[in-house]
Amino acid sequence: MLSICEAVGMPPSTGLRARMRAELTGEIKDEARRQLAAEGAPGLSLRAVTRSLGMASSAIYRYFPSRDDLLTALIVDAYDAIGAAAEEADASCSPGDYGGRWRAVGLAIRAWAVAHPHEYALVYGSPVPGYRAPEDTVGPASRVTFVLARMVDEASRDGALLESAEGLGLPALDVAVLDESRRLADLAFPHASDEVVVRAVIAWTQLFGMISFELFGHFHSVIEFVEPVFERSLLETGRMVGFPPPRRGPQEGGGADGGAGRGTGGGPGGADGSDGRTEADDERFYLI
Amino acid sequence: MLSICEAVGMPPSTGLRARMRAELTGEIKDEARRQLAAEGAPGLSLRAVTRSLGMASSAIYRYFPSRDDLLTALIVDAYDAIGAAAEEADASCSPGDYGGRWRAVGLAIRAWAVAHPHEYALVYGSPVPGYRAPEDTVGPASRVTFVLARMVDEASRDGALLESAEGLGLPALDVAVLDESRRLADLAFPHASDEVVVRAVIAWTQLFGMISFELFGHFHSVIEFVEPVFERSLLETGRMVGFPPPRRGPQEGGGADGGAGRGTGGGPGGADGSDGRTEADDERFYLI
DNA sequence: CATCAACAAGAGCAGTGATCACACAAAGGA
DNA sequence: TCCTTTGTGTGATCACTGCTCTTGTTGATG
Repeated sequence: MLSICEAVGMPPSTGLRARMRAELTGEIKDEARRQLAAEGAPGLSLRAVTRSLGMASSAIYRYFPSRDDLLTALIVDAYDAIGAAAEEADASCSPGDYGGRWRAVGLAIRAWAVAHPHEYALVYGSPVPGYRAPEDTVGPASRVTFVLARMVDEASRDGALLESAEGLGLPALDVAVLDESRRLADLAFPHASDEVVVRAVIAWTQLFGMISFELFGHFHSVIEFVEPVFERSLLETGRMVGFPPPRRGPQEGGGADGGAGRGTGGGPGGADGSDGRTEADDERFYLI
Repeated sequence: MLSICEAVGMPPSTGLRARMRAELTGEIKDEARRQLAAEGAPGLSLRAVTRSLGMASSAIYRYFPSRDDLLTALIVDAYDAIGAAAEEADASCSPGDYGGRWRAVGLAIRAWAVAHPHEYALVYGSPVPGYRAPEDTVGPASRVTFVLARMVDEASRDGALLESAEGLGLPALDVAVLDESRRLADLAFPHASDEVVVRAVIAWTQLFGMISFELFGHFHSVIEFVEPVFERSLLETGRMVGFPPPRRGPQEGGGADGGAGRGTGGGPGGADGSDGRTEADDERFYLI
């Protein structure tokens, strides 16, 4: 019964038919992404997508067996885009400038999130119940994480981390925490100490926690212009991890949008330092 | 046309009819909460709720004008429950033990979130597009936030904050950051310094960022037992804010579930220190 | 008692995800 | 070249959703 190119395994890829298929698949994803940006994930309708593409409603199931599969594809793309933005920002820095790299990558991730709020929400917001994340997502998902982890590990390896606050009144790590940090060290931090691994996790969760709070509206009537506060928090968490402060240089924005595929989200208010979000964005993707 | 008790303003409240109304409203919310816990927010169906309650599908609109209104009610309840859990945990501590209070409140918030993952996601996950948060939510929403802010401010007022890491290589606050921290200080931190306000925001976002990462599956294959790491992060962020370390005492759990209404989410694995989440929970509310 | 508002019920509308049988065209071996 | 296989587009159809409208009933209040 099921075949569809050996169950979505794609045929030899060459051939007129395969080209059409790849193209249409891309068009479907593009249109879906457009609707995602306009209405959010719950408002993404397969029928609306096919309607926009001028095809029968049942035709889309030849390309995506279910709505969840379409969402999965969008999730994978979003993860990849965030990862690419982070990697590009990291690469644009002097490798030894760990503080600058942390700052640049953090700013790039936030810039991408602000430019693509619904895709960010799709990935870092509440998971869709009943939808079990397939293995396809874990690879792209770890891309950003790995950029951050590598940064910490390289700094550890080079002895560039300031062991500033260590032993400043805090007790030694609990044995249960040690278990986790050891396992994590084997996974991505071969050179970092246990304390540094734990602090990296803290900085990591703070980074995304702050972005989520901003995009999900929890700063409503708390913080008006998030960017400067966000940048300050990068400084503070960077120091907590032990990074030396960013070197002064021609940074300013640290890779900005990252340029991962789609643009910065529209001209108005783009890089004037205000916030990146337009009024219209606020109108639709708002605050809880 | 529209009346429904002066547009859901409720009548004199007494009277047999009003009692029935209040009771049915509660039953609807309970059943909705049950479905929310089982299927998540997108799976919450008004028709299914009425079906479970043995009433006509159209009857529910007498109580909640739309699906969004039902969700709003659940959101308000969730905010209140989190706020109550945090307040209770805070109250159970010695007022001068700021480190202990920070720890207890953080643990209580996480315990509530782990026990009610879907309600947490409803409130701290991606907002529902097209749904504009009504003013009803901002009051309950600020309840938890205020518990945390008050803690920081009282510690500042009492001079209990260790100015440990201040000036440790970080430049002075940017003027844009100062604007925000000043506005925030007027709002909730009358006694705290600008640096402390900013660090409180960082600790706040880290707290919820870590909980969200845990519940939304971003620790999958990264951290197995989150609780000890979470507790360590409370220690670390507490020190960043300047809290003195928690006093040793009969704490252990720091208010635990908070007891805000519904129970801890089921017996198995409740308080054995493992994690609080059952296998069944993981099966349905999972990882992205 | 009479009146009016709140209520419950059912039919119905437009929309959704998903499945099916059917017709057609490309691909590839005989 | 024919002919089979396979992927593709179509329309009908199902079960379901949120929501509205109309109809009839019942409680509260003058």
